Amino acid sequence: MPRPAPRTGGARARGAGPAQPRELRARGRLTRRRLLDAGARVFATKGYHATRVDDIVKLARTSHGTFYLYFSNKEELFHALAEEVADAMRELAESLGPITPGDSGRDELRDWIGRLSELYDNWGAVIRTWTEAEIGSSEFGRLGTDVLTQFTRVVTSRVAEVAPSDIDAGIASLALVAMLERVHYYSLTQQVRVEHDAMVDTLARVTHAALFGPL
Amino acid sequence: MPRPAPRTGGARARGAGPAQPRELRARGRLTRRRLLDAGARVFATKGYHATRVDDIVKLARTSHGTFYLYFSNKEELFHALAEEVADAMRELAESLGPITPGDSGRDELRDWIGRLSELYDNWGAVIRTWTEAEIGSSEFGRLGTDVLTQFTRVVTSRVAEVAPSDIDAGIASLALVAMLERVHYYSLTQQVRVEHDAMVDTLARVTHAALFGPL
Amino acid sequence: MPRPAPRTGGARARGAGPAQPRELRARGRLTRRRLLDAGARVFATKGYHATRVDDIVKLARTSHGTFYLYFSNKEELFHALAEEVADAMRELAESLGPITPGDSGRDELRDWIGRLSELYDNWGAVIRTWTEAEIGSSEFGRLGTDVLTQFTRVVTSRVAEVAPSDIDAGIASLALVAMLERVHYYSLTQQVRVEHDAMVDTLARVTHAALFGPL
Amino acid sequence: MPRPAPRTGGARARGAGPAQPRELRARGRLTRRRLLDAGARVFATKGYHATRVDDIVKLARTSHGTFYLYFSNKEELFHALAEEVADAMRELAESLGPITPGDSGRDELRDWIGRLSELYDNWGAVIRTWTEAEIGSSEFGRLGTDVLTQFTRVVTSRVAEVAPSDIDAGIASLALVAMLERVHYYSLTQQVRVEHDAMVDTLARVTHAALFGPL
DNA sequence: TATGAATGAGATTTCATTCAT
DNA sequence: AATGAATGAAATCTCATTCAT
Repeated sequence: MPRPAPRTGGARARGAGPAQPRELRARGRLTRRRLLDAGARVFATKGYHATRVDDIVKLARTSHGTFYLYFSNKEELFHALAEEVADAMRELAESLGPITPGDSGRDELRDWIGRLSELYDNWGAVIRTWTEAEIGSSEFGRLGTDVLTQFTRVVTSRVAEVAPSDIDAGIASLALVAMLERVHYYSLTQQVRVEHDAMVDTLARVTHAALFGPL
Repeated sequence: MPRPAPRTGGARARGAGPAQPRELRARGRLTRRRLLDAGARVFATKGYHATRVDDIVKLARTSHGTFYLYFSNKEELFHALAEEVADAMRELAESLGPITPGDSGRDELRDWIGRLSELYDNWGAVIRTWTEAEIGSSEFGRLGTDVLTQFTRVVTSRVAEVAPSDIDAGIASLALVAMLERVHYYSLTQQVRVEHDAMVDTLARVTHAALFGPL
Repeated sequence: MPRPAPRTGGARARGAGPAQPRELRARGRLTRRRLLDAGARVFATKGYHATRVDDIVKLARTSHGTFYLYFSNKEELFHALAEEVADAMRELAESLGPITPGDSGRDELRDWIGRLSELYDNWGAVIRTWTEAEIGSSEFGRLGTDVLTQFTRVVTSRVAEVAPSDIDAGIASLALVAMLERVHYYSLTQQVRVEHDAMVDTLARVTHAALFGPL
Repeated sequence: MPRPAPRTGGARARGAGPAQPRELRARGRLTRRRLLDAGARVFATKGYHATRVDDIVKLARTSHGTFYLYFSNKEELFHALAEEVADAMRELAESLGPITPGDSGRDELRDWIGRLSELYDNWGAVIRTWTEAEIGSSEFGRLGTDVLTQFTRVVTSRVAEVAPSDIDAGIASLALVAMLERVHYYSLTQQVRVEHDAMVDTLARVTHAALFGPL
């Protein structure tokens, strides 16, 4: 049956030959894209660890040899996917405006959370894998932490403007971000079944209430 | 001294043999416990996938053969650990009393969150693995979901008693549980560094505020 | 799945400690017998190679330790069973009287083949295993060959008395013995379904006809 | 040069992967053939159970990995060999013409038995293994029984044309086939030493005599 | 005399990665 | 730019046999 076999810390892949960002012609770019998309789908279905390079190349209708022309290993392909998501997340973070009391403030918050939801809808496969992955190189931890930090930093600055003084804005923001992230994750993995709009709405209400009290 | 041993094809059922909860004598129970503890430690250090049965038996100062006398594979050992945690979590969930407004209500909430924190301190290794694991059999998903559901149900009943009527108590409770879980996870994996008491205090304040508004 | 692992010729079991024909008390004899019977049944069911010592001791309701008190390994237990059968076979061989033409001769032949059939009925399990076994030590081959040789020798002497001179009595006898053995084996393993009495009768007729022509 | 490789749990179906009759290029076909031939030789030398995949790949001068590219396990390789033999046997069976009394009939019978002998000479290794094998999946039993049945059916139809009416042609044919098979097996495994031509001749005489009486 | 527990060699199998074409 | 074939390290798991009680 299974037969794990990591590469624990120590001996890392040789960063061997291929996959240096060569200049790609149109055909090459297409193949690379096919591999990325196939990867995303397989990761989503079977999870990172259970995914075999073979699964990816089969879905992408190409060969092992070709895979290693574009990525030096499975981890690198995943990394490429993760970077795409990280960019989208950073962008979303930046788009959070000031949070204000009252209905309109809550509505703006709901909009933002709605956009966060969309992002999960689009990239859920990768996010899920990322969150679960337990991937060898600690670079992933770093990437994840980076995004989390950046995300929290923006939220903190907004929260600090309005939060009651007895609350630690940094921790509180972290808590709110954690909440948003985790609920979406639960929803994504169908560990709970919640109606989408009600979820977004409730998240906005709870978050808003935590800062200004129930309306 | 022991000695190799012939072997002989024949169709054997998979996973046959070990792991049927045989009756164990004192010595056997001890060995089993040693394996469980060793497993918990290795999982915590290297993560589930990177953990080799070899690592576990070495730490438990026993042999491969012995391992398979007690568990039919790594997954089953992990499952045994997870059940122990699940029990502790269910117990904790049940211990949540009514949530009341005002300082005393918030203090009680803080106590409960404090106990949740302790549970994470004690079982963090397993919880972390559990959350990250991406383990084959879907039983894990189910176990996790069960605990989550039970946890949320208790919280929901408490929240429903006091939450403003415009909030969906079920989703809101899920959100709060998600927040508590994830912040502890971040803290556990050191993706963020927060002072422990401040964390518990802030979580209590945010949660309380979400229900009754800032004091 | 399977995981054969012979002990090809070379490294033979150490003929280790136990199993020297110690003097046995009543209780010991009983245990030994239980193991032999259990062995016969398991061999019959799963075949020699697929049989685990564990299967035998479980059926005999005793323990591994006990097994090795009486037999130094699985092969030795089988050998003990095989000897019992070999004795019965030798005895049967001796009981073959002169073969005569005519109805009465054929009837006597049928009686003898009937006794051979009975022997297969009683010991089929062991015989089957023996025939199939492919067991490590060549002693088995020898035992089998011995019995075969002895069997054929008796038959040859009877055949030589009556066979037409243009036939090699030795080979012809071997052929007849082979026929008797193999048909019973097919019947035992249910590779063919034949009515028992018809089988014995036909075998007698064919054998008799081969010597004297059809009546 | 190749290089180890991570591994990663995940629930994989058993026996998945190889052995689906992929389309093979010339090189692949050659390798597969090399494995089959090596298998036949090792089986013949050590017997099925004592044969290690390692023995086969060494003889075929290839690697474990390659083996599993072509066969999902030892049993499947053997099965492929057995099918080849089964085909040859079926063909031989079909080639049996009517059996006639008199010298010429006996000569034709001898020719046919001679061809059977040749078949044993060429495929003895596999046949021997097959007969002895005691292999897990009952498919082998079935394959063996199929061939036996087909073989016997053809012989039966020939025997029925000429056999005395008091003999059950079906059983008699089975007996004759059993005789032919077993004598060759004894000879093959050198449990008896008989001169080849004398053996074929005697078998033809005995068989012919059983039907028409000694000449 | 009996037994539960322990051992560990060694067999099978997987799959990331490389190579020759 | 693409690919089928090959590699082999490393992991899992089995089970005959021994040991301590």
